[in-house]
Formats: sequence, C-alpha cells, structure tokens
Amino acid sequence: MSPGAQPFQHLRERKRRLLADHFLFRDSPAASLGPILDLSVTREMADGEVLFLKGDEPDGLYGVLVGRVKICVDSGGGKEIILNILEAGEIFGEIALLDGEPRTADARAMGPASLLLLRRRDFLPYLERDPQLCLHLMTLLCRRLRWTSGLIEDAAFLGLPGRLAKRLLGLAQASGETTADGVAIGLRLSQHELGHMLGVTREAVNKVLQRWRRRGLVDMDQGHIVLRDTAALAAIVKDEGLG
Amino acid sequence: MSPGAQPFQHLRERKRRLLADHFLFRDSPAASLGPILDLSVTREMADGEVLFLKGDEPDGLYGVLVGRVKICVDSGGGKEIILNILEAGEIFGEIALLDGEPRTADARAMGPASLLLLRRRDFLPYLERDPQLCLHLMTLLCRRLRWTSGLIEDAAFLGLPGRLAKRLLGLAQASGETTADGVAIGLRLSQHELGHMLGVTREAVNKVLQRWRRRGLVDMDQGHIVLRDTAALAAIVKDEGLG
DNA sequence: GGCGCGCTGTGAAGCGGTTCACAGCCGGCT
DNA sequence: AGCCGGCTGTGAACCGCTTCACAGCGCGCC
Repeated sequence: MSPGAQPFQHLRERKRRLLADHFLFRDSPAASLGPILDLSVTREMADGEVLFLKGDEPDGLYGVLVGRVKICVDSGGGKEIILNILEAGEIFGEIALLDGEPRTADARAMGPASLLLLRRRDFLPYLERDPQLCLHLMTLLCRRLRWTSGLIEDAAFLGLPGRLAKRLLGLAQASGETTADGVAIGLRLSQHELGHMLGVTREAVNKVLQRWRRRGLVDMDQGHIVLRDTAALAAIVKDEGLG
Repeated sequence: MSPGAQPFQHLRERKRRLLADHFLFRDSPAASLGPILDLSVTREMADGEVLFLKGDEPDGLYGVLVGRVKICVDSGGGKEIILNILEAGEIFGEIALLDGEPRTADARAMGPASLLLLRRRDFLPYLERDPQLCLHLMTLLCRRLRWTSGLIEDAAFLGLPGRLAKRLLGLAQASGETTADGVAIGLRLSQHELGHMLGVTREAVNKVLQRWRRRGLVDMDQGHIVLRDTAALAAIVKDEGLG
C-alpha cells in the first residue's frame, strides 16, 4: 500500500486505466492499447506550471492522470480567459494533434498534476489504422465544438448573473457534493478565476455573489461555494435567456 | 449555353464539381464519388428560407452549390448572432452529421440558393470505409474549432472597433476586390447583420463606421463597404489586442 | 406616381460592467 | 510574534454600448 512501493507498475497501471476507461479507446482492439501505452510518456507538473502556450508547435495528445489542467488564453495586456478546466481522466490537446497547426490556447496545471502524453508522430499511425478511434475522436471534436458554441451563445444572450448562475450549476453537476445545505462545488475557485471563465472582472463576480448570498441563493465559505437554491439559479438563467 | 438546356446534366455536374473540388474528398478514391453523388439530393432555397433550426434532428451534411447560407442562433427574445456565412463550394452541418445529436444552430439561405444534401444514413457507411475522408473531416472540425475559439477571444479581448476592423479585414480577404480606392467587400451586408456578427447593435456599428469614414479609413455606398486604409484598420485591431 | 418598408444616420438617456482606491482577513514565511 | 501577499468585500467615478426616438433616403410594389 505504500505509494512508492512499485512505482513503475503503478504508473503503467494508471496510464492503462486512463486510456482503457476513456471512450476514445473503447472500441479499439485491446491489443493495440499495449503499444500505445509503451509509447506514451508521463509528465509531472507543479502548481501553475506551463504545459504549452498558444502558438507552440504541437507535441501530441495529453491526458490528465491526476490533478487538473486549465486551458486558457492570454491577451497581451494581462487579460485572460479560461476556456475549460480538465479533470483527471479527461483528454485534451486534440486540435493541434490532428491538424498539426500551432496550439490555440495555453495549458497550465492547477495545483500539482500528473499527465500522460501521446506524441503526435507515435499516435497518428495508429489513427490511420483504427477507424473506430477516428470516429470517437470526431465525436470528441464535436463535443468541444458544441461547448465553445455554447460559450459564444451565453456571452451574447446572457448578462453576468445568467452566465454566472449557469456556470455554477454546471460546476455543481460536474463536481458537486449534495449536502443538507445544498450543493457544494468541489473545486476551489477564486472569484478571480470565476471572472476569467465568464469574461468579467473579479469585482463584478463578487457583487453578484453577495447579492445572491443576502437572498439565500448561495453561500460562500473561504472559497467554497454552496448552491442553496438551484431552482432559483436555474430560473435566473432562463429569465435572461429570452430577453 | 441556355441555362435550362440540359438541366439534369448541369445539376449533376455542379454536384460533382462541388464534391470533387472540396478538400474533404481530395484523397477519396474517384470511384467512390459516383455512388455518393447518386445518393445526394439537391434543394433549392428562397431568400431567408430556413434549412434547419437549432434543436432539429440532423438530416445530413450540406454543401452550398450556389448562393450563401448563414449559420446563426436566436435567443428567445429577438436577439440573433451570426456564427458564420458559407459561400458556394463550402460544406456545413458536419457536427450533427457526425455525432447524431440535434443541430446546434439555425441555417438560413441569404438570397436564393441551391444546396446539396448527403443524408446521414447514406454517408456514414462511406465514412467508415474511407480513413482519408475521416482525417479530412477531422481537419474540417479542427478548423471550425479554431474559428469559434477565435470568436471567443475576440469577444473577450477586443472592443467593438477592434472586432469590427478585424471582421472587415477578414471579409475583404475572403470576398474582396481590390480597386483604385481600396478593397471593396463583395458581400452586401446590412449594418444590422454586421452587428449580429459582432454581438452588438446596428447603431453601434453605424457610429464606428461613420467615424472611420470621416477619417478616410473606409467608404460606404448603399451597403457596400470599401476599405480605404487596411493598414490603419489592422493597427486598430493590434492596439486593442494588447490591453 | 405615390405609398410603405427596410436600411441608414444621429442624438439623448440609461445601465451594466470596468477601473480605481481602499479596507479587512487569513495563511504562510521568517 | 510580526510581516507580507493573495483573496475578498465595497463604494465612487467613468465609459461603452444599449435603448429609444426620430428623420431621411432608396427601392419595390400597387
């Protein structure tokens, strides 16, 4: 049980599980997983460490073994938007993997993390021989496309309260724990980061959250947010949607 | 030379050219194009006619034979955003084709148009047998993803002048004709539509364009926009980009 | 011809979110 | 302990875009 007892075995097992459990490889022949595994590399990341930056030449496809990774873009002038936050078990970096063009966004570890890398030159040959894998990759791309279109719609149609409510409900669904008080969001996100996810400032986020706390819709405790009335939050999203 | 002399031959030839010229089918065996062609259907559209709406069950992949199609989303309350405008020779509707989920946006003809439809149930079998086609579809999806990420970045980092300048430069590159006065944008777009592409109102677009006209950066004449100083417009984009 | 409709042009008022400025609080570091 | 840095909370001033209101213009249609 000691963590470092069989480090190599542990590592390979974690990698195998990540790949085997992911829907991308669900229909791939089990035999092809071994070679892919052998070619994959792991990388340990410290908090905030940069994995790649927008404009970098692509190295390959990444998977999150443990920890979290944020995908974000920086404007020259200090502004930043967070496009996505990937949890353990998720895969990212597929755009540059597939088209070979420079990366479209930055990737940074949020807290210490351990990642798996499938290099482009190793992976592409498998891709051409595995039509099922192709199809799954396409559905992954479609999913991302639906996600980004959703972001655009929200930014255009909803005000800050609507976007914030929608995002909190989404986070709750993804990583929330239901308690007696409501749904506690598992991630510890600063209001600063929340603002970056919505394209607004930290102050604006704070003022909305305070208003909601006074009305009993949410509760905050050292960075953890608890949704006390998800129905009311959903209503805020809906109301703004049609106006 | 009379347009209706051999309508069937003309139609099939137009369809064949659309597919054969498109990069999607570039590496597909020529023999497989025939059967695909036989299965494809054409559809004539009147100005403004709806091809499909967000939430519809997917029917298949469309190609623009003649005319233009706009991809847009409507909020309940009259607001609309234009995500993309497809010209003749382009292909769209690939998301719902591939994942079989409901359409993510509306598609409407801008002016009379003629379209080609490859039904999902007819197309998917070819897809599974043609790895090159798979790969090309993936690069198409990647391109779309880069496009939508770009929209998100611009919305977050640029003000209205920056976004407008960038869009005009893009339109000029896509469909502009260089004249003595500058670059004339081929598309006739109302300021209303331009606003919808940028997520702002018609009035806001107008005021920026007027300011630029007084400064000699652009010129407008019954809906046609001429860029007289593309360098200055590019500078506006750049200036706003870094802060 | 003339009527109506959709696009353009323009100003006044309003509001949502930014920017700036400052204060309190907690945790880590020495 | 004492200090510092990062997060939170809050108010005032500002600004960009919206909303509303109205006027002119060009074009198609009866």
